[in-house]
Amino acid sequence: MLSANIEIRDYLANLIAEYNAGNGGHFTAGRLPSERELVEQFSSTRITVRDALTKLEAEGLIYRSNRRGWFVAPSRLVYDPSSRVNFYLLAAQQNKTPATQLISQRCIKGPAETREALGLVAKEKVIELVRLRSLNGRPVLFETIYLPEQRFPKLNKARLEGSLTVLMEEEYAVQICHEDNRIRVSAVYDQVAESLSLINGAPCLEVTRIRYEGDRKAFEFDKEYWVHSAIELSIPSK
Amino acid sequence: MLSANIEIRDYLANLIAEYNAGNGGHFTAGRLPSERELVEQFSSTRITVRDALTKLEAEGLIYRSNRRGWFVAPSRLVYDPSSRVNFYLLAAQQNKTPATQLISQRCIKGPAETREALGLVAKEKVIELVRLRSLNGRPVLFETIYLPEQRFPKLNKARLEGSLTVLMEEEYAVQICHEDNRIRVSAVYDQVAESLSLINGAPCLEVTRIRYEGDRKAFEFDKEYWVHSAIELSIPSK
DNA sequence: TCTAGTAGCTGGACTAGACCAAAAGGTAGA
DNA sequence: TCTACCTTTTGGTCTAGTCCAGCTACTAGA
Repeated sequence: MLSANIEIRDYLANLIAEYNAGNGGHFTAGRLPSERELVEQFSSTRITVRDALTKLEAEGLIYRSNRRGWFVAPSRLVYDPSSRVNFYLLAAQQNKTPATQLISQRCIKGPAETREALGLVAKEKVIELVRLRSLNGRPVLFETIYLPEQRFPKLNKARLEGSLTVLMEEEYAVQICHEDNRIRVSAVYDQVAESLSLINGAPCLEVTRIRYEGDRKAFEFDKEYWVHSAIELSIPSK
Repeated sequence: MLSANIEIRDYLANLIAEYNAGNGGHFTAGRLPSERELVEQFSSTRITVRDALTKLEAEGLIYRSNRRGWFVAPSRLVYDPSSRVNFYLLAAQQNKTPATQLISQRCIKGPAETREALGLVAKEKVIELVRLRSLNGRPVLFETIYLPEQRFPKLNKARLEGSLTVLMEEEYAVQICHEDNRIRVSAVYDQVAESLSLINGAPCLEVTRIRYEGDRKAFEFDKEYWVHSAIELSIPSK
């Protein structure tokens, strides 16, 4: 005996599989029926329908766009954190159209975790860049980048929506010697959730990165929050 | 104006932070108050209380044990997939007590994805091993391992609950030459969910691995489902 | 033709309950 | 002391609604 929410999930999962395989245009522009339509169709309640949708979201089969509806998730971006390919190139290689929006830029003291990672002392400040990155118009990554102000004076504002790696190489002669990535499942809230069109407390993939140059001097600290259905990590050995 | 579920989340998150810091024994044996107690305390409803708990679960601050209650999550196991440290050694290094339980063992044709990854043809079969791994008595990993039968005849049943890497080295002279890991957020269902004491559709970290030996011959295909709050991946560059 | 205002639709959050199955704990009998 | 049974508690699932805020599409006026 299947529970009602699983029955609805299975029904939708089937439609989605057919839709993705090109068999059957069950959805217009990838949009699922509204929650209330599904309630009617299955003689159920919104709680149960939303249970089913939340499960499909957790699986990465669908995603939500705030108060606009639920949509079939496109194929994932495959990303190897240990490679140094930048976002634009990566997206282009996988036939996706990338975009970056600079949300804010400040020069602050910065949180303790950041200061420690960057080895800052006394009154040294950090530049905080907050950016939102999209694939085919869908926001998928909310990132906060911290850079020691001393190492990157007079940052070129015109280039903050492009590849920072390239900027740092060209204008500051940065040579990465090492990089440490930490990856965990976490949840998004407030500005992050809103920017990614997710609800408060929705699961996400959180990447924390520290980059080192020269003789192991940290020059960059990043926090990335990925819409989990948008990404798959590829990690080869060695 | 905070919504009710966020208020409850914040309250519990504070208690958990203090508990983890050793300040205040708010919980006995790490167990949170029951949902109905929280309903009473906040003059709310179970739906709202469960919203708050589900958010904390998504963040990895708490975990559930089927119909027994909600518990404060212990520190995560830090795991580098590109290193070849086995589960027992890894756990021991981080002061955790590992355990492995063999759930089932079969010789089957195997699913298409598996056969393709292992490059099987015609009637070649695979050995399927299903195991549940725990840390300090808490199940954290459900794994299914597929091995080509031809490459591993007469598997030593006595050793299937230990490190397979070691077994394969010692008894079959396996020399890993390459390994490919794919990591995504996904959801667990049925046997996987039950074994990990999660509910159907709960988010998890899914790792798909292919191991190669000699001249790029695949000899192992794994599917791992991790309780997400139990793990953090560490991925160094190069 | 363009634009500003609006009505309707969508998902987000919540109330106030109900019933069930599994787990835990207590109790009586062997 | 041990075991089998039973009661209580727990989370899991669901009903049948309500109210709200943001988005969309339509419409009336400039």
